[in-house]
Amino acid sequence: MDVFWSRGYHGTALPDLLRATKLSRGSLYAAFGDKHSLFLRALDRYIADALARIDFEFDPRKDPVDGLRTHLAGYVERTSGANGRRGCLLVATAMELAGKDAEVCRRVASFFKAMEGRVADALSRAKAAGKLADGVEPASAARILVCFVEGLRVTGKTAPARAASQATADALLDCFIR
Amino acid sequence: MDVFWSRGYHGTALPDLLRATKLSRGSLYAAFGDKHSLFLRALDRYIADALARIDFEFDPRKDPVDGLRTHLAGYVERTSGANGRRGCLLVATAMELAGKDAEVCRRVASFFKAMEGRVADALSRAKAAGKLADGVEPASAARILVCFVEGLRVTGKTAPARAASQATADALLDCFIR
DNA sequence: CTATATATGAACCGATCGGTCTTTAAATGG
DNA sequence: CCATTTAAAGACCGATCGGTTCATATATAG
Repeated sequence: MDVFWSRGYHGTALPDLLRATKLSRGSLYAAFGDKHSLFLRALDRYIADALARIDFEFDPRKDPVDGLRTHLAGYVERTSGANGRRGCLLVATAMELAGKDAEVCRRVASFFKAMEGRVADALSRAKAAGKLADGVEPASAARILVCFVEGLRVTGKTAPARAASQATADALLDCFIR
Repeated sequence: MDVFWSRGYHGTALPDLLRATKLSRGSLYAAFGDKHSLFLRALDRYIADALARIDFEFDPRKDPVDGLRTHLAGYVERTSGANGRRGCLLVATAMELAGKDAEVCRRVASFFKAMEGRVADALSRAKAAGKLADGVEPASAARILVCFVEGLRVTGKTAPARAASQATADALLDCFIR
């Protein structure tokens, strides 16, 4: 997964994968089939990890507003400095392959939908607790937040300062939180 | 430019470029040097086009709020349906190369900076005209808007419906406009 | 200890990569 | 009309691509 993460699909050559998996060429093909299948596996794992993290952040037993703050702080951390430069396998894959590869597109779309749903849930709970500003629609705000954090991943490739990104994220959340 | 746009840097092979430029192999190398140089040229043109469009949208003689609406509507148009699936050369390049290629990173970073500056200017003018909601900082809101539209380019790769993206953009702008 | 199944590394495959170079055709100047 | 320059076409280069095959070790079962 790491090697696709840092080099992209086309940018990753078989030798890179052999080095990363410590497998021989034959064994790798026996275990995973071709490069594309292995890539889909890596992408699936990346998505599962991301959703698990989100589920943890938005655990219904915790304060949804705290969850949103943690969620955004995590993205800020991952999109600033050296972490930002490393980028995001999902966003890179979306840009590189989603337009041409149906299998990839399905996964990317379902991830964004799942993520948006979880953020909307958290916002709904915040709204029920009276913590949202007037007139804020959870579904709409969730779409905004998802676009925003994915945009962070893009601008993060230029390794911006953590503090600036954090302030920006705070300012956006302040639009929604009472 | 178009061929890099739709296939990415690694995904574009010399024959693709020859077909697109209607040049022979020799002539292409005589004219542009190597593939990387040609790519930088294409990226520069893409950036120049984007900045020219932004300058037009945010023309100081026009209403800055109208400019912001037009700006966002343009991004909505370019990130929904088939247009969205096509993607954005700049964002794709940022994800594919900005982390490893200093020349590319410079260009990407300076584009984001320039774009953010122009959006901030428009917001400042809107603020001076009393059209911004209370407490909205132009610089901060500009960063939010840039991240948001770049995030639209990412989610746009799954070809979402125009109406949904437009509603989301409207909702975000409503956070800032009085 | 021997026979068999398993897994490994490396040779090998045709195709294609980015890049060069030579040959041929076209255009230009006298 | 010929000579010279310019540019186009494509053969060609070594390297590397993703993928397969095979010969050889290693381990396991009897």
